[in-house]
Amino acid sequence: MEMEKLVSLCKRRGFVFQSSEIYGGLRGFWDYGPLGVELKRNVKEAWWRDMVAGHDDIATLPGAPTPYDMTGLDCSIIMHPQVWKCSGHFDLFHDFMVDCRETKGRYRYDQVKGRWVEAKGKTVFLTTIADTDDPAKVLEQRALKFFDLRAKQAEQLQWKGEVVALPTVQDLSQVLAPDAKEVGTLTPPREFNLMFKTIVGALGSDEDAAFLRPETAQGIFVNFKNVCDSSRVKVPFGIAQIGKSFRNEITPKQFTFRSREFEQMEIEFFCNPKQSADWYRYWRDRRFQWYLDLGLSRERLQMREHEAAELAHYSVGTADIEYAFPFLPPGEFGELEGVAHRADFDLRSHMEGKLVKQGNGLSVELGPDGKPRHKGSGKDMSYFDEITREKFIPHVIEPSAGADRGTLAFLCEAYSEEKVPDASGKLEERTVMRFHPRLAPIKAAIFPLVNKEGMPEMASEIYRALKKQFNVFYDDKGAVGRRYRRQDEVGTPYCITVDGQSIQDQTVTIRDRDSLKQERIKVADAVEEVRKRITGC
RNA sequence: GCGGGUGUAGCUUAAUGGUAAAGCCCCUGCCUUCCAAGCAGGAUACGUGGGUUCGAUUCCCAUCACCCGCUCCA
Repeated sequence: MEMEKLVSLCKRRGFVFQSSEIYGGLRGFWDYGPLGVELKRNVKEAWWRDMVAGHDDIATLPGAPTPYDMTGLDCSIIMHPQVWKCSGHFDLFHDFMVDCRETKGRYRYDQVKGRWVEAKGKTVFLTTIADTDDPAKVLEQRALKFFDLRAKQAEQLQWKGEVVALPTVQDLSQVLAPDAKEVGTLTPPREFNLMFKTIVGALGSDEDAAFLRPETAQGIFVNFKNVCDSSRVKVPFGIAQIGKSFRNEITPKQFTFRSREFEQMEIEFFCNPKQSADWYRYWRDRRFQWYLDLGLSRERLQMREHEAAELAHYSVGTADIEYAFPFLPPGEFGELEGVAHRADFDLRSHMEGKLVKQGNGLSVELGPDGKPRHKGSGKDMSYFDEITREKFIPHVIEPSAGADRGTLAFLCEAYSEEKVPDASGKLEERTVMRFHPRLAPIKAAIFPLVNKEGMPEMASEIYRALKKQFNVFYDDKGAVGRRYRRQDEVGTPYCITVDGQSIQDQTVTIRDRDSLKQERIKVADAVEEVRKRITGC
């Protein structure tokens, strides 16, 4: 399938538009049109229904160690700035970068180190980003090459001072960039803010800076105690949240896949550390199956366990659920959802302050003054299990899904073109969106076969009856074949047609989008029939 | 951020330094008894901003957006 065709259909039929299109668009931002909003709502509602509202907290679900509770939350997008300092986002999302005009390389400003050296009457600051114990050695090699000296002429190099970080250098014009051949190719350092900065308050200055959240998860962690204290949930339990998040992606691209404003569906699942590995496996498998159940094909979906080296510093295990999007090269997959075992990192961070890895464990990162670099809330986030009489900081399993990415995957999966015979038996091209009935923006369309002899009256009555429960569409324009095709193109799974016989015996035909088969059903059964077909029971 | 490509109607495409064309879609009417039928009529476009020119959709510059590759991606 060519992505272009899907993008075109999305625009033509009102699934996805470019943001601010009349002003030329805005990179990394997208709007959902009349049908897109229904599709995305259905994705989110399916998730909420399956994970939260419809969760059976009495039974032990297949693969789950024990029964568990699920509850929800809806946090503010802007939170206390300290949240992001303790979570680690503040430090990790703020990078000063320098670009090299010669090599087009881009470097973290603070990771470039170097040393002043003079030879042959020239003084330059040689740099490297090599992460070695002996940067002086690496720099000597560069110096010899730069000044065109042999190894035995090394004494001609007059080093000035020790190896220091690039930010100590005021004037970059005498700096030799890490991979460059000539000096002065580095741009001034530029700040890359991966978090969206904003100002709180009408008179706000920089001191009132706050951030649009880069993930919804932190809102759940900081409310952990509130939920425990107010809802009678017992560990193990999960808190779910759906909401917008914002990241200043350096390169937004690939339709809605990499957007700067996007919506997440996240669960933070809190459990006893002794059972966390089992819960991790449970959530990983459960979330994978969810995508399959809603129609993603097994061939295009994969679970990818992260290698130990790839794991974030706090993570004990992470698996990505990935989809083979058609805009990716063959064999490549894009992340739909990450399921991470985060241990007690998040709750501890908000208790004690920003954590860093130390040996095999985590400890509070200290500033130059020996105090915590980012101080935590000091609130006790530990949990007392009244049955086992254990006190512990719960471990967290985090299934974090992208609502827009999921929606995009369902759009890609649904798109298909096929040949079907027309009235005269000739094969005609048909574009059909094969959405799972739960996700289809329109559940059924109702047509009078022709616009007379009581058919429109009867059809509109059926339409009204269905409309009370489902998003349905009435169409009496043009030939019925055209109306069927129009519905195929937006993925409506069922079309109900009132014909001449309907007036005689109070029956209508119901046509299946995928098989094109028609069945005759009683008008009185229409609502129930549609309900059965959509819910599958 | 760099390099290359592309921007004409809702979509797909044409032509042009001097009135911008077509097909599909859409709307109105007629006709229509099951898979994009027909007839008649209608609406809608040169991404944005400068410059050159008597005149620019066309040439030049900038900008924005999209696509491809590189870079980046907690």
